[in-house]
Amino acid sequence: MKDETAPRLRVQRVQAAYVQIANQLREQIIGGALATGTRLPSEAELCTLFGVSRSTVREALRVLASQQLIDTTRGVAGGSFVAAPDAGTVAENLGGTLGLLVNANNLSVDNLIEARLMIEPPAARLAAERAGETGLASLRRTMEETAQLDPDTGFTLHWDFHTTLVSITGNPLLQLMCQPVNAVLRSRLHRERVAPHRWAEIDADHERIYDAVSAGDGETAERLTHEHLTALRPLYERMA
Amino acid sequence: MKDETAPRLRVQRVQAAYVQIANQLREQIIGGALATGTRLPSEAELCTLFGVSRSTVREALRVLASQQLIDTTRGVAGGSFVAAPDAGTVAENLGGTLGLLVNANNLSVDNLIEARLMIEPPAARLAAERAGETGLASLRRTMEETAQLDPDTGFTLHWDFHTTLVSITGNPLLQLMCQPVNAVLRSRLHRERVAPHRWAEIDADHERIYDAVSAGDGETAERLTHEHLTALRPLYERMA
DNA sequence: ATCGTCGATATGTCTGACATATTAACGACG
DNA sequence: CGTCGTTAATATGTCAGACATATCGACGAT
Repeated sequence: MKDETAPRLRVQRVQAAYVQIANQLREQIIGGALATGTRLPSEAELCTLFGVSRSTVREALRVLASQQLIDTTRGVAGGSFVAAPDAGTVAENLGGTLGLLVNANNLSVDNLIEARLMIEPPAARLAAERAGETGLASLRRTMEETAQLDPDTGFTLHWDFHTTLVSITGNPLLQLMCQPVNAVLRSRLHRERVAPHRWAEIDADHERIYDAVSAGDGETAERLTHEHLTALRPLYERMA
Repeated sequence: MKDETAPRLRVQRVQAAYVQIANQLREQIIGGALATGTRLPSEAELCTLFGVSRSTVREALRVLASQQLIDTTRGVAGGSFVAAPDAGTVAENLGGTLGLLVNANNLSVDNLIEARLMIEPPAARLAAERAGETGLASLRRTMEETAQLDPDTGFTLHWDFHTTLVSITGNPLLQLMCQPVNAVLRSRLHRERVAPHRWAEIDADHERIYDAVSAGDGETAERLTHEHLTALRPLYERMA
């Protein structure tokens, strides 16, 4: 019997006050009206500004804080400050959310792999074209560390190669996209099921990619990365 | 002079109660202990469960709600329900965050354009290979609507073409990546500065891309999309 | 059987108070 | 004169209780 009530028009339902306040403040922040680091008015001031109680203001602030838009500290010099988000924390958050999407079956591991296969190879090409001394050094370091450590500890370090490779592009957005995807995939890979000799192959692949990058050969770096990821694909696919 | 205060050790600072509560509940939700759709205890019950006041519980709930982990409704049948996060809302949030990163100069418009240029063309190829009747229809619709409306209203619709194109790939993750990037770019494009004849060119480009997609010609779709985005590039680059 | 009303229950908001963290200013002491 | 505790001011964090309001099931009148 919702046919009577639901379908007609969308009534202009009044939103909760804290939602409206959060939206207004967010608009100011995102729109650039408030530079990063700027201090918002104190909770008491916001109360009088918006004409609401402190509870309402605080709930609005919690919303913004959990979206990384503000940082709140206590004390006399405290308050809510427009956050200076860095790509790293954003990437972490995004990773958690992606994991949730996968859990809810709104996103499949295949989707992740496909996107990875689409982005990382071109990123490797860019990295090869732009790699400087320091970038190459840190990339080499990830391989050396991986080689030294035992497979168990070195496990998570294998991903550092990919993360570092993408960071060499100098484009934080690419990092922002690759890192969460890799984080989810890493958590979805049961390492016990990976035969030991696989790790040697992976290391060899990394080595060849590194060579291409350090030689500035973008074409080869892209191709090798694509092959590498394709070879890795079967390690994930059996999962739901 | 932070050398004195900062570097020593990370003290085990007691977190605010609402943060702890939010974390515990989040763990339950993400860990799968609470299936999507499940109803959390009422605020009053959570108060007694955690031994805190309602304000504290509510602030924790606001945190979770703004992370799309729960949906809250009023009334006798209301409460907080574990949400089924969808890629769309995640993309919206991400768009806001990206805008902030750009404001903070941790991300440049060039970075956005580069990533877009890297992802959308291959996505167009995928779309061409996978497009079905309904997908093609909705893609055609975005073009028709754009043509009918005056430039002002049609302004935002131009982006719908790209959004729809990516959605045809059937990979929500690609949508999740492209949509926020396009949202930020859209807000950073001053339409007054775009000469009117540009819109005609853009429409023509879209038309050709559509033809390639509907013909299932992924190769051409990818190339045309790349050219299209490259042609668009100058419209953004003059901005800080 | 249908429609309107009422009541139960949940979230939304307000008020006012106290707790606590943080820092700046001050003053005592070496 | 500089250094180190102490204090006071101010901001957020938490609590308690109350009332407002949305929502829906159930009851009752028509």
